[in-house]
Amino acid sequence: MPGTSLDFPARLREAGLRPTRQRVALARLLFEGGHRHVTAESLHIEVKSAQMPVSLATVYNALNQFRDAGLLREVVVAPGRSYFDTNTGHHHHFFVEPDGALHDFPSDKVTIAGLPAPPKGTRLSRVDVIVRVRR
Amino acid sequence: MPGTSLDFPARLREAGLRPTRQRVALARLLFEGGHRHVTAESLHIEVKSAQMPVSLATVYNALNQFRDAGLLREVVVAPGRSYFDTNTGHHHHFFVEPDGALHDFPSDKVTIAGLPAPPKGTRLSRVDVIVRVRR
DNA sequence: GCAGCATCTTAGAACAATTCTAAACTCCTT
DNA sequence: AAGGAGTTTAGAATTGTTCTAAGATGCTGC
Ligand SMILES: [Mn+2]
Ligand SMILES: [Mn+2]
Ligand SMILES: [Zn+2]
Ligand SMILES: [Zn+2]
Repeated sequence: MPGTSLDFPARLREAGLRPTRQRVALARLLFEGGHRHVTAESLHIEVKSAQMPVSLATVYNALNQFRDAGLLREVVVAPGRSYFDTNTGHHHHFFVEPDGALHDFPSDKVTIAGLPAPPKGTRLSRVDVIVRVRR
Repeated sequence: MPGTSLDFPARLREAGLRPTRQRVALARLLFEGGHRHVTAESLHIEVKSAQMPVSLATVYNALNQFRDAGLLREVVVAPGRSYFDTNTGHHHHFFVEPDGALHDFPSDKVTIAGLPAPPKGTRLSRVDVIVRVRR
């Protein structure tokens, strides 16, 4: 299982990022449990309430760098709020409208047939399915 | 064809909105041609360069009211930017990544099979499919 | 081990998108 | 026409995010 080790300094180095104290702390919070969906704000609160305080700017920097390195993926579901997803595999999302909660579901049971060809001069990059639900 | 009349004051009244000069001007720009995807900013520029200047706050108010009244739908594709869509029927979107262009495609040829049941205590609200493409 | 240097973190300012405030105005009813 | 609720507006405020530039820190080569 590549990319699943708990040696966070090593994983960061492999991603081309220096394993600083702050990045290691954030990586631990993000990757040592199951998959998660976080916002910069929620992760900042979380890391503050742990031993290691990290500035909000660093949380934003790290999330953007982790995403650029392929360790995270960004999910856009609501205006004015970015979610970062530790599950980088193929999957889709339930979005619970009032509270803003995101739930994964695997894409391998979902069949999307009949998609039209991409517009002239463009290549397919990703298909996002967001199932919006309400209470 | 209901909702397709060019009598904008009447359509606004039917939606429970007073047909003010500003709202009528915006409705004209939005609904008298084919379907459109606008941002508040783009619509504001457009209405300014026409005869009738409308403040940006009013553009935001009108877009939100039109959406709440079901005349528009809001599409979230990119962080920090809301698109408003005059096509309120069932359809999905191509999103061209670098330039931010949105293209409709009808949902009636697309089959989505195998969607899991909504999480406990929630009802399905809408399924959004965003096909991200790049040049 | 330590110097040297690039990289990184940080507080705070800046920015971009959107909403709020409250005073002036306008549509509608009478 | 007058009255009043609803609307518009400029500008301030708020929110989410990025930038700046000064100090701190991790790495490499000695
Ligand atoms: Mn970003
Ligand atoms: Mn809104
Ligand atoms: Zn996910
Ligand atoms: Zn559309």
